[in-house]
Amino acid sequence: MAEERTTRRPTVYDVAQEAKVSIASVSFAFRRPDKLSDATRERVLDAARRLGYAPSGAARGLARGRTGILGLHAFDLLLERFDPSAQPLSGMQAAAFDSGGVIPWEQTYDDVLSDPHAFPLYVDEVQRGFELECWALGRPVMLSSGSDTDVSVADTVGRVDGLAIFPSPQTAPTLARHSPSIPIVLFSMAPGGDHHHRVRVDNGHGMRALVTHLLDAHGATDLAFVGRLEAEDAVERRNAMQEELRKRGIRPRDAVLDAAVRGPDELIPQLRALLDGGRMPHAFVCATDQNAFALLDALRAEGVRVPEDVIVTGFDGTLGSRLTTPPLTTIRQPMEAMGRAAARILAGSTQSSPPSGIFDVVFEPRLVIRGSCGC
Amino acid sequence: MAEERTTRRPTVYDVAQEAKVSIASVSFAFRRPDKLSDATRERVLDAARRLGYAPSGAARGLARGRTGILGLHAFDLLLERFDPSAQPLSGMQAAAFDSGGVIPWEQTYDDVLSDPHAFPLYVDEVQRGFELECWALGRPVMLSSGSDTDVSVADTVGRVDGLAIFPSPQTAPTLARHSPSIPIVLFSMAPGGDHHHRVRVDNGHGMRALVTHLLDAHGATDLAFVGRLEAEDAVERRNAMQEELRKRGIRPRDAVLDAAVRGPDELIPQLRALLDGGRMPHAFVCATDQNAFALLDALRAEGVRVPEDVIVTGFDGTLGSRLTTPPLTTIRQPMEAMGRAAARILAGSTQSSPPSGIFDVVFEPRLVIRGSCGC
DNA sequence: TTGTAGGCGTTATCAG
DNA sequence: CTGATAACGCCTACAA
Repeated sequence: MAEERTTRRPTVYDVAQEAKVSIASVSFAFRRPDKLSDATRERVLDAARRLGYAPSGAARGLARGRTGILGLHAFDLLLERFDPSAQPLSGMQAAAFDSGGVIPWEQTYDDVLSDPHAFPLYVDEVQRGFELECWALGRPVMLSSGSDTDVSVADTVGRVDGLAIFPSPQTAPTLARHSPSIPIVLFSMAPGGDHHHRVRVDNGHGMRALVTHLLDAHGATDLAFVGRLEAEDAVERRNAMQEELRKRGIRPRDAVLDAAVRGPDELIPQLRALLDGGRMPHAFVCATDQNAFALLDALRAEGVRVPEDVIVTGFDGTLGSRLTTPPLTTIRQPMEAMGRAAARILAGSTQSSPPSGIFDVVFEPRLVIRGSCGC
Repeated sequence: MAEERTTRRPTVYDVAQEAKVSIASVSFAFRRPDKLSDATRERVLDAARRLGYAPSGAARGLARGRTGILGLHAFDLLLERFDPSAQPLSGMQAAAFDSGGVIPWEQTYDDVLSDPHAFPLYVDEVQRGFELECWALGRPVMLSSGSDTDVSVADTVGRVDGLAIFPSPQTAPTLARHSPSIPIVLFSMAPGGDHHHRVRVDNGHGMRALVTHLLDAHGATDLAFVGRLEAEDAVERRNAMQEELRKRGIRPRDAVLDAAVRGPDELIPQLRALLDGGRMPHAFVCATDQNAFALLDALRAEGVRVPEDVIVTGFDGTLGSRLTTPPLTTIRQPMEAMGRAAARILAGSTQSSPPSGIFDVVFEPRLVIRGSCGC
């Protein structure tokens, strides 16, 4: 075993010594190849290869004043969609993990976790767009998560040249402090008084198209909104729905079915109340596809048929919305394009940073008609 | 407009001045809260908040000797699955991107890009497991990509404490140089003479289960393998297939249908040759789900019915394999668990770094029987 | 409990 | 074209 776990990484000094040049030449060999004679450059690169030298990103970042990395931050909030009890590896590590044996299928909990209604979701598709664009731009991406406390956010801010965020409602003020030092993009936030960039969809546009379809094609006038009105998006969508109904001379319901993202449990009692009171609407208009998934489960549990007894619609157009029975009529956001747009904005404002104003990129969503509305 | 794009980020010095303490106290306020009086700590934290201070990850990384980040690297190879001509934003930026208008749906090319056969793929599900585990561990993730040239890899190595990789065949030697300085995990690579960690599945196990099913339940003895034998995985799977057939006294075909990941085009001529020669097998056993997707398309184009005329099977068990018509009989890898395992290994070897030997974690895959085999 | 000073590995600015 | 040398921002003994 000629192995020696050096642990210590080789540095420019090691390479310089090995190649018998100064450390400046080593640096040049990588960053300014043209400012070096072919001979020395080759000698340096060769020495570097021999030693397994990898330039320290930290040191470079320090010296240059920027890391070159673009960040995407998700708040714990968004992670709640995962069942915390499903920790596939917590029990596993004790087992064959160390011993070199084969880990049996049962210990992977794979059956439990593979669920198209849990992945890929809205955020996943946006994230993918962000990654693809960063790859195209040749920039590494840093994914981080944490609470929206100052320290957690600051920690992320300190590592990247620009940051895209799925914001929680309380987030904006915390972020505002960092806005002068690095560019920040907020996904799906209505315009505000801050100086952040924004990438979002025209919720009103999408909702109007949906309501119009429900009214004109299905004669559905009594629409019930399903969602949690904490998120700005949900509020915008609901308001647009009400507004369009009023414009058609219809007085909208005030009540909203409150639904978090977790499952059908919280919806069932609310559903029963409607059923018992003979107050079932013509259609349930959900704030998100996930809300619709939960609602479909709840309706099935209560023996209500979709779309025969009631219409259900979603919002987002995630992959999962194609896989429900019946497939979901929904409003699709161009998620990948949104992620790409965010990456573009950040990469642009960072490069030589022409402040060039604040971006507010608004995409047009699209009504996708499937079976759940009766079409 | 009281705005001032300082551009310069506040540092410990700024905070120290603002709070009227030394820079050490500022550092302590964040890293060693206990070594400071409550009063000063509050004062410092307050000043930091006021200034929008974010500790520089680069500086900290330099001082500490490690960045705290775990990396996941994908080679360009893997990106080829995306159609390079589909650059949704390349044309878009000129348009409403800057002007503040709404970007029309057509310009997002969303219809073209939303394809469950392109996302999420095998790598995407593994990546997700990696991310989830890193989040659970409170560690940021760095995603990078690039060719397998020394410089590209070194660049990534220099930014992380540990690196997980989907390796291309030529990769191992390049990586070997860095193995002494940081822990490296290879996905889906057969054991080799290097010192990398490995996370993989038991390909033989899976393939034996599949061949057994095809023989016993469907009497299919003439199996044709479909895939590209460049990837180690594909070779292992094919060998296992041949071996199992021989064990049953059946002489396997030598010929392999060569298939890259792109589409049905390259398969159609090979298919025609079989059809014309009357050499159609009982079943096509594909090296990956993606190969199977392409093959299904090719068969459809040629008017061959599945499973009536011929059986088709996949390997991986991606989400897309549920969505084909007919749904694909395939062998599922516990992808999320594999990603999590890699993260665990890296986080573990980095912390206080007990070298503790090299991990070779092997998962058991599972035969998933669906319609494409005639069941 | 708080302040001082040296070092982490690069980059960049100068001389030579 | 090459070689010293001073930042870069933070961490951490060590001193006060």
